[in-house]
Amino acid sequence: MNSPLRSKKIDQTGTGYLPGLAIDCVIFGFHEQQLKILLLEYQNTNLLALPAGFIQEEENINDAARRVLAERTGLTDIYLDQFYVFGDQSRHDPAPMRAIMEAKGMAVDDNHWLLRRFVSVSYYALVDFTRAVPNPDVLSDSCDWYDLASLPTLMLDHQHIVQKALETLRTDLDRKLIGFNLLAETFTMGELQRLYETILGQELHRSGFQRKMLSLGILERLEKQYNGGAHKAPYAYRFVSDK
Amino acid sequence: MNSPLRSKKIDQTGTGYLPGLAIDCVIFGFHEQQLKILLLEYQNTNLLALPAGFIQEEENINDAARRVLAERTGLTDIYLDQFYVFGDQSRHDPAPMRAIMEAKGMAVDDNHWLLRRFVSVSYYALVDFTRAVPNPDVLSDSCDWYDLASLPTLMLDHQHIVQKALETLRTDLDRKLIGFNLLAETFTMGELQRLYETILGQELHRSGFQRKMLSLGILERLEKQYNGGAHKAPYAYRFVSDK
DNA sequence: TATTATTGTCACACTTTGTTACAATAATAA
DNA sequence: TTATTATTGTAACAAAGTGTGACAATAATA
Repeated sequence: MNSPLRSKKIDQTGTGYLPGLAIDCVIFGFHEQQLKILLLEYQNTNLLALPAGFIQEEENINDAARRVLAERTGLTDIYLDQFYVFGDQSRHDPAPMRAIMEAKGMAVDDNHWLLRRFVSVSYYALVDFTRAVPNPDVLSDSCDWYDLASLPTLMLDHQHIVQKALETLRTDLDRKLIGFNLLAETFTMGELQRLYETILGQELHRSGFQRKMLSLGILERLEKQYNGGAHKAPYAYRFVSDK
Repeated sequence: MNSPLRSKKIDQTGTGYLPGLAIDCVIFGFHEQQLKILLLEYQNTNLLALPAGFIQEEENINDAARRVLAERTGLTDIYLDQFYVFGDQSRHDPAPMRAIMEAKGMAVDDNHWLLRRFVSVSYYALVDFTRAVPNPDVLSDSCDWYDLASLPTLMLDHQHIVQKALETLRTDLDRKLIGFNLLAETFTMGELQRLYETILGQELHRSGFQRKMLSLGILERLEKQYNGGAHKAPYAYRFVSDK
């Protein structure tokens, strides 16, 4: 693990990382009809934040984002979308990070690199909730899923970042569905519809939804799947692999 | 003018700017049925590049983008869209910038900040060709419009940046048309259609186009406009101001 | 005065979408 | 065993949206 928030020592200079640039990740999961996102909680501070990381001097920024995702969830080969750069100077507030470091027992210099202004390149990912293993970083004592519908207060402008990620997700849903990873390998049309309804926040007509999904040409129908429900067994589907 | 490429002295440290971060602008203009973009040409180097700039320590990055646009075109209040961050480490190649600086007669230190790796936050804008006044920066001796259809070779990965900007423009055209600034204050339906056809690179049916545009509810019909053509005078339109 | 180019609008077919309906079937209840 | 219930696959129809061509109107030019 090479993230500065994961390595044993957090140095005073940020050596080895691009200065002033951070990556924030909005990691969506889907479970029991609810959208979840992954948040870190910092010890003794009541502060919740998005998983974040920095970019190594010889690292591509998209690779850095994948590394952060892998470190927090153990997941690789996940669709990740760079959706916005948050670069207002008003984002800069050293107080929360100072509180986190002090709660961790670190001696904090006013000039510590973690207290300076950062521009955040933000990404969102949609992961299979059942396969992700939340994994806190070295500054936080928990990493867990939170319901998007009842989101607690977040650090800095992270609420705003989540909001923008959700808007992007809704807009891009059709176009990017095939790359997403919110469902298991195979799924039923009903499961797909409930995913859509949850993400879009509205109910959809069953008949029209099925027709639309099939017309996208990205679904492959498999044999029927007996799922123990008191009804006709639905077909199973998976996304077609050949682009 | 506060851009480092505009100020008289270009110091050795980049003091006052966020390190390692640059802004590249793809500025589209529309003229005589062709999409144009604004490029800088550097003295004695044959190098063409997108207008670029850096971010002041106390400046919002979106403001920095607007500043770069204003410095190169004189235009303010223009729609500007942040469309991607180019952050691959492979972008880094100090050779062209070194050639530019040497051609300008500058003594170039291997460690000069302009030769280091930059992450580029890229924006695109669509401006009224007739109102923009191209204005070269201090390192280049010309700033002019080039046909997008026959684009010359550009510096570094700027070709790639232009390509991505164009894709974003085509995808977002309907949703962002009202904010764009490619046409004069008032225009005819035919002018709007030719703009669409040029951007999308395909012909559209006149009747359907008019119906679709009117159904968007963003056009306000004004009195007929005698334009000297050998035909019926078309209505003039403008975009409705009240959102 | 006729011709030409473009415009505004309508008409019609065709496609897509919204909605309802109905038969099929797997578990459960009676 | 049989009825009931929940959900599924699909068909049917209406409503809305699109693609395409036709036609009259009109401003400049021949």
